[in-house]
Amino acid sequence: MDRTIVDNQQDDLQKKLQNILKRTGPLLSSCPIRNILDRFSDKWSTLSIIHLGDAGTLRFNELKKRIDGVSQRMLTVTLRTLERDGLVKRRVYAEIPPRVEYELTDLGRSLLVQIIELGDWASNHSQQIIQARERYDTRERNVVMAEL
Amino acid sequence: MDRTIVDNQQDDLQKKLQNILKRTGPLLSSCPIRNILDRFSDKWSTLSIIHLGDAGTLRFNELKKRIDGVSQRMLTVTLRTLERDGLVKRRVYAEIPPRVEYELTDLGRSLLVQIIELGDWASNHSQQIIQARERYDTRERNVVMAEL
DNA sequence: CAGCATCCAAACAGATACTG
DNA sequence: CAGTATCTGTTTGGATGCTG
Repeated sequence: MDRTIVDNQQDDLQKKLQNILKRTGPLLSSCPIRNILDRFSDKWSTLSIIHLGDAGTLRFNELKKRIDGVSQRMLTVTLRTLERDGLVKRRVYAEIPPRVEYELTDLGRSLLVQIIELGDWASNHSQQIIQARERYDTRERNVVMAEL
Repeated sequence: MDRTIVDNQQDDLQKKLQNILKRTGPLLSSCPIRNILDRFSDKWSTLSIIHLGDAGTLRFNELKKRIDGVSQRMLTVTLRTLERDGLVKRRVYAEIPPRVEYELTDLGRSLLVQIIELGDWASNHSQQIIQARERYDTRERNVVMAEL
C-alpha cells in the first residue's frame, strides 16, 4: 500500500475521464453530457444561477438589475430553459401587478457548486491566461511586421 | 469548535461565490471570469481538451477523427484560441508532408481537471435533467391542449 | 410587473476550393 | 498533411411595440 493520496486522485480523475469519453458517443446530438455542458454555452445561464444562489429568491426585474447587460428577452429565454431543466423554480403569485419569483432547486444548487468551483479556477488563473494572450498577440504582430 | 466539515465547506463556497461576484463588475466585456467561462461556450473547446488530456499528444487529423462532427475549420479555430490562451501547445515539425502535434500545457491540464469534474456532474445528473424536461414538456402540451 | 411577438443586424459555423 | 480563404445558410440576440 504505497499509493499516495495524489495517486488515488489521479486514478479517480482518470476513471471519470474514461466514463465521460464512453458517454460521448458518435451520436453527438443525443449525448447527455454535451447537452448539459451546453448550459454553459450561453453567458446568462451561469450568471443567473450565481445570482440566484447568492440572493436566494429574486423577482424578474431584481435579477435583471443584478445581471448587468442582459436584455429582457434573453433573461426570459434563459430562465425558461433553466426551469425546463429543473434547475430553477418559478413561482407565480396571482396578484395585480403580477409577481413572479425565481429560486434555485436542489438540482440547481448542486450545479451552483460546480459553477463556483469553475469560477474560482477562472479567477485564480485569469492572470496567466491574459499573459498568454499578450504573448501570443505580440508574437503575431511581430510576424506580421516581418512580412511587411 | 463545534463547526463540522460541512459547515467549513459551505463557508468556503460562500467565500468563493462572493469573490466571483466581486469580480463580475459592471464592465462585463472585460470581466476576466466571463472571459474564461466563455471557453466553455463553444462545444469544441471542451471536447478538444478532453481528448488531448486522454491521448497526451495528437496530430491535427488524429484529433479531428476523435471529435465526431467537427469541421476542419472549427477545429482549427478552436485550437488557435486554446493556443492563444496558453491551454494548448502547438508543435510544428519542419517536414514534408507537414506534421503538427498538439498537447495540453500545464495550465490546460489544470483546466482539464475542472472539465472532468463538470462532466462527471453532468454524467451523474443527466437523468434528472432529462426527466425534468419531459415533465415540463408534458405540462406544456397539456396547457396547449386545454386551450384548444 | 412580467412577458410575448416581431423585426433585423451581427456573429457563428458548414461546405467548398485552393495552397505550402 | 494541415491548413487558409471565401461564400453562404443558420443561429443569436438586441431593440421595439404590445398585452394581461
